Amino acid sequence: MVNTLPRYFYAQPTLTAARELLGARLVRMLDGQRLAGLITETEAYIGEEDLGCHAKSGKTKRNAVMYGPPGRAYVYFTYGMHWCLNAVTEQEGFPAAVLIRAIQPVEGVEVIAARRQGRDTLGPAKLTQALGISGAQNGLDLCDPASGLWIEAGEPLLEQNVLHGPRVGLGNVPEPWKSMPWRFRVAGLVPKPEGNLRK
DNA sequence: AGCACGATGCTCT
DNA sequence: GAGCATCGTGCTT
Repeated sequence: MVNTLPRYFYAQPTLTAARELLGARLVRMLDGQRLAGLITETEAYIGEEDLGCHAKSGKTKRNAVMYGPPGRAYVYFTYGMHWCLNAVTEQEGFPAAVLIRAIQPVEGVEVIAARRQGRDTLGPAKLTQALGISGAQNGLDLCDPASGLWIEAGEPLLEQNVLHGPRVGLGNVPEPWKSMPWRFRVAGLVPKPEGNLRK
């Protein structure tokens, strides 16, 4: 029995979904085995107005999934070699998503370690590599376990254990979008520098 | 511990 | 043709 987060979870405002996804369990069925990690870092990308969002120039072939119904996986290719996983949010027709930036492995830990050659899973392209997620998963329904990729609710996090700060990697994005505090991270769960994140 | 850099190819202008 | 929601290595401090 699989208990995926329901469609209405993803239909929430993106900032709420990004915050609430911290501590949730990202599950991937790979070669018949269940791999999973607790989500420890997310970022929100919200609409065409957000100049840090892939939808800033309107709907294209690449970002089309962001315009679709909430609860789907938006997986994009970048830097010539990396895949990044997002969960589509808000209402159909409004392009928004939560980027999953880091996980802490909790199931299939040995498989994950092998896939990562012993390296960490703290990074958007690292977790996709760890869980075998690529363009083949773009558009999959995260609310349907048959997709082999879904998210389950986790233990609620105390607000004092949530850090927030500016999004990462938006070097040429103009203000105020570049500095919007739309990055969320779990404090004290994974040892990693906290950068300019704050309470 | 931190910074600089190269890898590598798709997307949109 | 430029830029990219990154990563790993190698060199410096």
